[in-house]
Amino acid sequence: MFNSVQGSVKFPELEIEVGNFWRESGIYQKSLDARADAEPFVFYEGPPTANGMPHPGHCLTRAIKDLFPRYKTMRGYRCERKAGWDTHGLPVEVEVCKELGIHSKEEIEAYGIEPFIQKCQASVWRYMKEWERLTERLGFWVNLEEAYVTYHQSYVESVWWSLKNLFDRDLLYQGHKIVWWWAQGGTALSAGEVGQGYREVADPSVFVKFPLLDDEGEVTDTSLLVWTTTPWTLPSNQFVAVHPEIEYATVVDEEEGTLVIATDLVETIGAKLKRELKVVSTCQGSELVGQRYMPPFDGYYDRDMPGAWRIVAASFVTTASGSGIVHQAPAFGEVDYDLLVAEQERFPNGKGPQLINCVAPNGTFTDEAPELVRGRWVKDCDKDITRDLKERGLLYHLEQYRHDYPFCWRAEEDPLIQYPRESWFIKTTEFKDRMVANNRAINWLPEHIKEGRMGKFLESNVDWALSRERYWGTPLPIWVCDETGKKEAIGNYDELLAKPEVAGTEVWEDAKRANPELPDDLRVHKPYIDAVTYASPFAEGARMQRVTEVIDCWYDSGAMPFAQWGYQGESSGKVRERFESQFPADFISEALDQTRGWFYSQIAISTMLFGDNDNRSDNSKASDSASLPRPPSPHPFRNCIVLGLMLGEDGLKMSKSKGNYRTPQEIFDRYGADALRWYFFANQPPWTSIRYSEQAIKDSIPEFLLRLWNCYSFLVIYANIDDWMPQASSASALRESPDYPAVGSRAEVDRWILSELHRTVATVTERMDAYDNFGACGAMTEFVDALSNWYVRRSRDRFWAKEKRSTDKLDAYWTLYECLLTTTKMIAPFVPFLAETMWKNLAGLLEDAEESVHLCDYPVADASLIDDALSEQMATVRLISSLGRRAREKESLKVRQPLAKVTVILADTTHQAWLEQHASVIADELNVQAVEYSSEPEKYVDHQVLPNFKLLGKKLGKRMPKVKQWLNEQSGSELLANIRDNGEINLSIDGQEIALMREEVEVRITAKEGYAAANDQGVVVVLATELTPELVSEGLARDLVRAIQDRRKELGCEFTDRIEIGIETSGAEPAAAIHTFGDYIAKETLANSVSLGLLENAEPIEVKLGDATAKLSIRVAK
RNA sequence: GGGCGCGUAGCUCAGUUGGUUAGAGCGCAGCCCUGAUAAGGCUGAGGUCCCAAGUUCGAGUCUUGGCGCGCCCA
Repeated sequence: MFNSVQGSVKFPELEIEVGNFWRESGIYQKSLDARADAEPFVFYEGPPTANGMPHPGHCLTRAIKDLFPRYKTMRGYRCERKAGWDTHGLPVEVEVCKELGIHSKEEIEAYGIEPFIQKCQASVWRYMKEWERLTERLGFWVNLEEAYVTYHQSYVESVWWSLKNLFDRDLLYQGHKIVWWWAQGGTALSAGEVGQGYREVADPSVFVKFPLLDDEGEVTDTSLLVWTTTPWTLPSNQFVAVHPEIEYATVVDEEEGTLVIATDLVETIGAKLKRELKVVSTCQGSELVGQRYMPPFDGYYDRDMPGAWRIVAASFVTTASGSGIVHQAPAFGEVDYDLLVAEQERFPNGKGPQLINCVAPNGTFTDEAPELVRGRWVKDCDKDITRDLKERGLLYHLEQYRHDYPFCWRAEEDPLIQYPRESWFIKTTEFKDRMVANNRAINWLPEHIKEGRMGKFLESNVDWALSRERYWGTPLPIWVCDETGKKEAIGNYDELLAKPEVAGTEVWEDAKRANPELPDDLRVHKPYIDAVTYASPFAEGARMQRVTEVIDCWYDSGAMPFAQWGYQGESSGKVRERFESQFPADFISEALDQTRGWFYSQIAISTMLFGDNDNRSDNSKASDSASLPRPPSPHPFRNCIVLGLMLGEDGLKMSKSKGNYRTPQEIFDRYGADALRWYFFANQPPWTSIRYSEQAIKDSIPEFLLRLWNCYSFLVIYANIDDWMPQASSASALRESPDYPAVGSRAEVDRWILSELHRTVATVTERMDAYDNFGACGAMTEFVDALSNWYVRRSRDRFWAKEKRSTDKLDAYWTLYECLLTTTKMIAPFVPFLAETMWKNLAGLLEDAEESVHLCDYPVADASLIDDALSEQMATVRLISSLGRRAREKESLKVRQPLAKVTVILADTTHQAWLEQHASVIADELNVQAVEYSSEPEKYVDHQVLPNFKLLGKKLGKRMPKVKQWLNEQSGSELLANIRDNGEINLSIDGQEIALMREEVEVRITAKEGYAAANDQGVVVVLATELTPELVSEGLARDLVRAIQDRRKELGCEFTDRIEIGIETSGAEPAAAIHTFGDYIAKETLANSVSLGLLENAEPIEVKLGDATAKLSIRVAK
């Protein structure tokens, strides 16, 4: 016996049971053990950060990450799934700052770096429990016990090793980076923080005259009209920029002299001054490039600075505002700075212009600035600077300009400024071509990521700004000689300890002694690591001291392919084996925002460390590079599903404060994890941005889960009634069992559903191998619909047959059982909980059944059971049935009323002979006594012959419309007759003979007026609508059966209870019906007797029979 | 301002290499069936396929230019 299935199923409850079973029986581990020697399928977990609460968007990521590994495991691969956690970075520091109620770096340092990072370390796990619970409840199988953690010493050291490798290859260098700088707080802000602080302000917009110089360096009487919105940067002027392809005009202003401005702006600027500017001559911007001018302040003018104070070309210059000539102060603008770098590159060995910067990091002018502003906060000096320019006759025009400008989000009154900071960079640009090539080899889903977002991003690659002036992160492992400034990289902690005259390790040891609870991993973090110094190899008596920076935490995550194993370049050994056997990944998946995040950091690091470096001018210090793995492209991952972002119920970004989504836990409790998973997998391709919809999650239950459950429950109910069980030893050996009926000898509907089953298995496998879960789910939905709404419905009588061991009944059981068992395996990766519940019951009574469905092999399609013709034929039967119902609907003839016949007309008669043999199915579905295929279709339908555009397009070209028109004008029936007789249609267009073959035309049919008919897809169904007394009588009998069945249910009869029926009716017709169809009624309702008159001890109810009423009394037979 | 993506029914979304009648689910309205039953089926209403121009015998699909939204970067 199967375990009986509860009436109203509660999926969340079943899922909890299944989860317990998995945990207690170690099923995940067993699924790995079973594949111990199998080919690996490598999955990388992109580490989430556990210091925020998980939301439904995380469920999507984790569901997709679970689906493919489960699938591949069942397909025979060994798929280890090592969890990981991203633990470093600014977000963690911000959380801790909030907790402490502090903001600035000064405050952090005043609080103490040591207690601060200890708090950071603890804070990382704030929501760990929620993440773990979510992971398990969602059914995401991943090894949480052996998760990699980015702050662990082995991880940090692995990162250090990779950085040392880069350093030794001269790929790590120091340079300037223009950052958004909070001068008062002395810190740079991340893009996200800057974005939070924008607000609209009015700033001065000034037009200043820069006199041009002649070849001798003498001032001429022509000036460039230069525009800027930041007057305080003028003392640091270094260039002016023009667009090389814009036209510039030399104009005469009667009051101000001769000026150069963009031609397009002559009128605009004239209008501002309310006077006309006379154009003297014009030239291209490119002709101006290289000319020298006199800067507005002379603080640096006496210095030897080749290349400075010249006109340079820049494509970012526009004529949308200003003058078309833009002031450039490279210290205070990123594009300005790039321009300086480009200028410097024109000079050999650093002989080019040095960066001009007369502003100190605290935002005040230095002594290099003009005297009137020295020592003052720059933003306060705009007025004094413009006044000074005015006094010197250089200010041409001043106006106010409203625009968005960023302020510090922690100190609202402090405007940010762009400011150059020393920073460490990785020379990723040197690997651009190899990264691009590597990227091209990756299978991106959706495909447009490859050449689109990721491709474009790589094309515009700039060197990776690696360092961060922060506290909680992987320390940059570079030590500097305090005398010579020479540097070296350290690969791990032991290497550091082995240095000569190491000092400072006691700082950590003391801390540990004071608090033995401290995790040992902290010793490789600030401030402990900063304290460790050693004797410099570069100068006698000098010490080596670590640089102060930590690194960008994206580098941490991008290093996970090797750092998760703590790999440090070993050429052999266990760690190397672990790493190499799990490199590169076959599959990863994250959301779109990771393009510039984890996807990039992985590609960049992997390309630099493990790419083919033959062509690069490598220096031989790269001692261990030679033995590193050199995997073929792509690496470190081959297939990547880029998920869309999930929006809240209102189409906006999900946010806790808006409350536009439900927490995952609530979703699990209400609908269950499978409902959520199925919603993710089946509702849309994973890369579309999806809008969270509680209703859609809810809907996935009846649409798929419950429909399948009903089929399953049906089997269990009747198999138990009939004591049916498969006599099989195991699920994979059904066909070897002694009572397994040969498929060829089973009913057609059995062969059909098995054919559909195997077709579905084939499609699902093919789709899933292409990482298309959406397509796979579509096929499964269709199959479950076919099983439920055709197979089970059509076969119910067979399961209810009296004879318990009739061949037909056994065939039906076997067929349904096999379909359900295979489906259970097929859906297992998608809805693992439901699959497990079904498996336990369906396979549980087989001797050697796998303990869990997740230990099974994925079903393999048996091509020999796929019968495409049968599929088509059955589809036609279903179409005819549905058309018949449509026709009944139109005529208000309910299905319970039998009709004499239907007539079917097919445009394509390929399957007609087969259909004629299966008339009984249609007769039964439509409740008609006969099904006829008309030999004179003209009587019922009009034929229309259309060109088959797809086939004829090439052949006819421009003649198509005329052929279409010609066909339209002919009689469809005659054209058809032509085809029948000659095999083709002949016509003449513009004097050219054209012959149309049968397949080159499409025949459509429509029912003629005056018939109870419906048509679609080349099929017309015509109803015979006359009702004879016999038909009416039979209809009444059916009504009666229906009423009795209802009553049975009301009375709570068991399925198998026998009853007695008594009916009292005044109508002659109902009485006649009872008389004629008494046996039929008794059989359908399991009645021992059907008599006229009411029964004793049975409460009568009134029922409607046609136009008459009757009283019905029923009691269970003793 | 630049890059990428999206725009199809009231809602959520499909729509294969261009093929002439653009689909599904939900919702709404009406009906049917029903011992799988707190399911199931059928029908109907509902569409300027964002707009415009172009290529083509033929455009939801290709091209160009707009408009709107989102993400990333300035």
